[in-house]
Amino acid sequence: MKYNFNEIEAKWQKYWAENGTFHAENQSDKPKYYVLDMFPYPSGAGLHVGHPLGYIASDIYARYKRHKGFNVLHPQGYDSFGLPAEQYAIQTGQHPAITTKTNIARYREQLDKIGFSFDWSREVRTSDPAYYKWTQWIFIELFNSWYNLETDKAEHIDTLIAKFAESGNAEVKAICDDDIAVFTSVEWTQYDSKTKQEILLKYRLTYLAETEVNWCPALGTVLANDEIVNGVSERGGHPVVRKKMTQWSMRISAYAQRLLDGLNTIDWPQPLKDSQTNWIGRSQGAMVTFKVDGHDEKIDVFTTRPDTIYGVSFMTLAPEHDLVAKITTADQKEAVKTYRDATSKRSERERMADVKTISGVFTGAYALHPFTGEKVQIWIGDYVLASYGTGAVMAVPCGDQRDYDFANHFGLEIPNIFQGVDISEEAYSEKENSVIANSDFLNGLPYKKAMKTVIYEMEKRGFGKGKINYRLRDAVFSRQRYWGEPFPVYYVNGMPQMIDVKHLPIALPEVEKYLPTETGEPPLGNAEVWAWDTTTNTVVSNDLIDNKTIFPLELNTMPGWAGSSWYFFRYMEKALRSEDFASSEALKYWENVDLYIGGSEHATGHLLYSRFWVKFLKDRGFVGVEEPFKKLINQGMILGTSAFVHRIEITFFAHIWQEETESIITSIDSSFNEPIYISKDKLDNYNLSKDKSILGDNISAFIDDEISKLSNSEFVKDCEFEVAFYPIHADVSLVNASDELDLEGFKNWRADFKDAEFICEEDGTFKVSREVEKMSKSKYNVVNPDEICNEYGADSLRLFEMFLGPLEQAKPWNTAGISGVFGFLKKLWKLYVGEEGVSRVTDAAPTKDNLKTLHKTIKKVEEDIENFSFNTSVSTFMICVNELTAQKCASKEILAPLTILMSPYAPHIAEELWERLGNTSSIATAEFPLFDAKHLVESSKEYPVSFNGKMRFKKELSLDLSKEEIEKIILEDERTKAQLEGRTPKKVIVVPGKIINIVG
RNA sequence: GCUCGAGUGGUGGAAUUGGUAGACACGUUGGACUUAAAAUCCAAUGGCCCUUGGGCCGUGCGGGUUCAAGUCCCGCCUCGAGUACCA
Repeated sequence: MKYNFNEIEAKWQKYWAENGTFHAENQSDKPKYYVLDMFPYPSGAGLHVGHPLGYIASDIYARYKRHKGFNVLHPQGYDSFGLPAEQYAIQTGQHPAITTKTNIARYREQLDKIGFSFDWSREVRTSDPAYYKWTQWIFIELFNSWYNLETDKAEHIDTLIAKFAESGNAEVKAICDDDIAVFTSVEWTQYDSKTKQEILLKYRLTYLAETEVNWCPALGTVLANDEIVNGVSERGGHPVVRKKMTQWSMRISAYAQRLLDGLNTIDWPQPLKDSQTNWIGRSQGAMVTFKVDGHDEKIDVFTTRPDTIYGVSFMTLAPEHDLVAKITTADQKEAVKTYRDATSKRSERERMADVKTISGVFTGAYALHPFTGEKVQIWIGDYVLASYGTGAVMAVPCGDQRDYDFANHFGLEIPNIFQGVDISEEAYSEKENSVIANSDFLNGLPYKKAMKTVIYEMEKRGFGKGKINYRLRDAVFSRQRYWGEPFPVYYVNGMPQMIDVKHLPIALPEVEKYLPTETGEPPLGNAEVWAWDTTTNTVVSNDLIDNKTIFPLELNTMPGWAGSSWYFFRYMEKALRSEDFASSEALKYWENVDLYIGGSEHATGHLLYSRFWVKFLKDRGFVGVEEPFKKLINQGMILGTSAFVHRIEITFFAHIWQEETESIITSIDSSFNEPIYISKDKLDNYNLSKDKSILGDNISAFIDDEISKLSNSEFVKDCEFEVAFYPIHADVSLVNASDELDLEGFKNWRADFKDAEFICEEDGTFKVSREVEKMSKSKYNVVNPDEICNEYGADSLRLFEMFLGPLEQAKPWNTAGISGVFGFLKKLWKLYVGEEGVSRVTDAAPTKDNLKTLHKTIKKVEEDIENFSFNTSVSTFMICVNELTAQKCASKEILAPLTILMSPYAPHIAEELWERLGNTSSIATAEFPLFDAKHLVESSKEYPVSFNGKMRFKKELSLDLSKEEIEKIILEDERTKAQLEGRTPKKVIVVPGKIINIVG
């Protein structure tokens, strides 16, 4: 009987769904294990073969853990708010909720076909109001929290208010805005409500502030730093400019140190930890205050090298720095204004692209050196970033290359404060080996001592102190989009008010258009029913706004990372979801994710924000864990193999007689009446020989024709042509395994190919060239898993994706090898089921060889799964089945455990064979076979015998022999004598059980 | 520029603490079965030399340590990923 995968797979998928085989229980005697995939955004393109790679790996692990006696939670859901659905809505008017629902249905269908052991009863969708109710709730809790540095955690805002009422804010140690005036308890109680709210906003963990944001005009929204790649938007590649807007921000900077420290407690790939470390960017140094000569103003600078303070010869402010306008002298005003205007027009991208050009302007003002009292010039320059530190630097040209270049460019002084170092060519930025000179009390001190001394001295004299600075900025949390979580916020007198938790969720309103309003408000500005009635606690029509009891609601929505920062907790609860984001019992039982699998592209986005929110939730007592994901694995990207057709363009050049002897060359575009495409091998041939006859009769006749037409002119001396080739993406579904293009399909694909001229190979085929690229709709190289499932089955797909190579490695998709794993499954089937469909399996006692093969396999597969080396266990299975087939094994004692071993990888066939072995319940929780080393014990070993390290022959010897006995036997062997050709060996190395090496 | 990671047959990739390089597949070639195809099965398959036997070379390059190096050390080259005026 044939291995009928279609029937088997449908049967077991139905069985699992009907029996709830993979539903996890929140109470169990078994130990818990939580396996999670990064949930997908349900895009319109459907699932491609890259998605399942990680899902298959985590599914294998989840199934394995069930066999090992764990209570496994393995859920799945959708990150269903996002830009593409909204862009589609803008183009078509289709409500994003509808698009999203359709896409999710398609994803689900595709996922079900692959046979994942997901517990779908716990599914989440971030765009579901029942879900985002709790996202809104977390937002409110963040608003109601501040970060207390004394307890080093977030606390309810009430504890802060109590402190204010008792003793004002002078003694409060908090992470907050840095422009807060000191007030007493008496002043606090006398403030009006609005002032109090304004002050509290500066302490809240989410706050409204005027911030300079990354505005993307093309997308009509603000982007977070991690959503910008090389100065353009990650999605769509649109330019990004800086703009001041009032935005919600998240005070993630409060957690910078804990986010850094936590990295030591989790098992994540080093590169991922490194990029978070980098992103947080901790640097230790000092904050130093410089007075401005003739002003009351002061300039604060952050420096990592306070020890070089005597090397300061000027200061540089960012062009945007607030002080610039105040301190610029009259005669420099014009120059400064011009420079500031010019920089503000330059986009961030331009400023980044052009790091070589040194530019800046003197403000005319001077700062006073805090130690020497000397006057130093204050400059502005765009190498100083407004967004880092204080937006100002003390320039030490001898110790910093940028300051050095700047000083050189503008002819500023470069005093040397390093002992025995030549700075005539470049700055000396080495820290560890530096010794300070020309620096008064710091003279002769090495780096570390100088640092300590100078900070001590600054603190004593009151113009500086030791400080740790982080690159990590507070995260902008507002988006000017429709398709995201609405904020549970309304405005009274311009001050934000939280809607009471019991009225959540605040559902997204309906809008006519998904674009910003004519007045530039976000899309929610189009909503007609979007006001909050504080008497009925409902959303009501905007017409009713009276700012007495009915107020306007917030128009921004939350960013994509809001919903994904806590979803892993939501899966823990399925019964009591409406009452809590997850019950405390569920949270206590499941704790956090034991194994998380997903792409490394989320390193500084999702994976950082999730850690932030979890720490916050822990501080406030809502969850019990400090980190969301204990172990994390990045699966490598599956790349697409794009196909290219090459379009030809022919250009003619005429050498023209001009003024008797002089000739110039003019190019003349002359195009063939239809576009021309050339097959790949033809193109290669042409590039080699430059022979136009390769282009075919039509084209070469056209070229000859054109040349003769041009040459007929009396001005033309002679004529040449040049052929250029432009690659164009062709849909990979139109190309077969031999790189041949389906010409008819291609012509019908797009109108401009319809009547094109195609230069084919001699055999009439048209070949494309191939290149490995990221899999993307726009590159027409997306491959869906459905086709493979239909043709070979889900088990083959699962095995094949694992067989491609190590999980973490990026690899191009190439189906060439799929017949190998398919053949293997057929062979496995044949081991159990005979021609007529009758079981081959018997109760015969297994042979020694049978047992050896089985236990070797158990050992290897178990090790492989524990090491996430899934590709090697597929090979192990192949070897096992090859051996058992050769041994003609039919023993149930061997074949039953083998189905369990196979079950994590190829669950459908395993279930089917398991049933055929007479079992009546699912294989899912069958106990994993126990490895017994006794079956692998050998009495002899085929020793490789090497001469000077080169293996020459093998000899079977008993393992009981001693080193000396082995040496004796081997030296007497005929082949040894032949190798030695009469020489006496200098040395004989015998490693029992391993190798014999003869030197000489 | 800096920080990681990786270079092994025609291809994807194996190789435990240094111990038989190329497992397992794909592809290719030859053969069996078949009217034929598919499916299946068998054999060969790193390169070069050679009559069998066998010999020489071989894990990006150049050195080194060792009885023995894909694996360890030093110096390069190439590719990939991340990051970048961070004071």
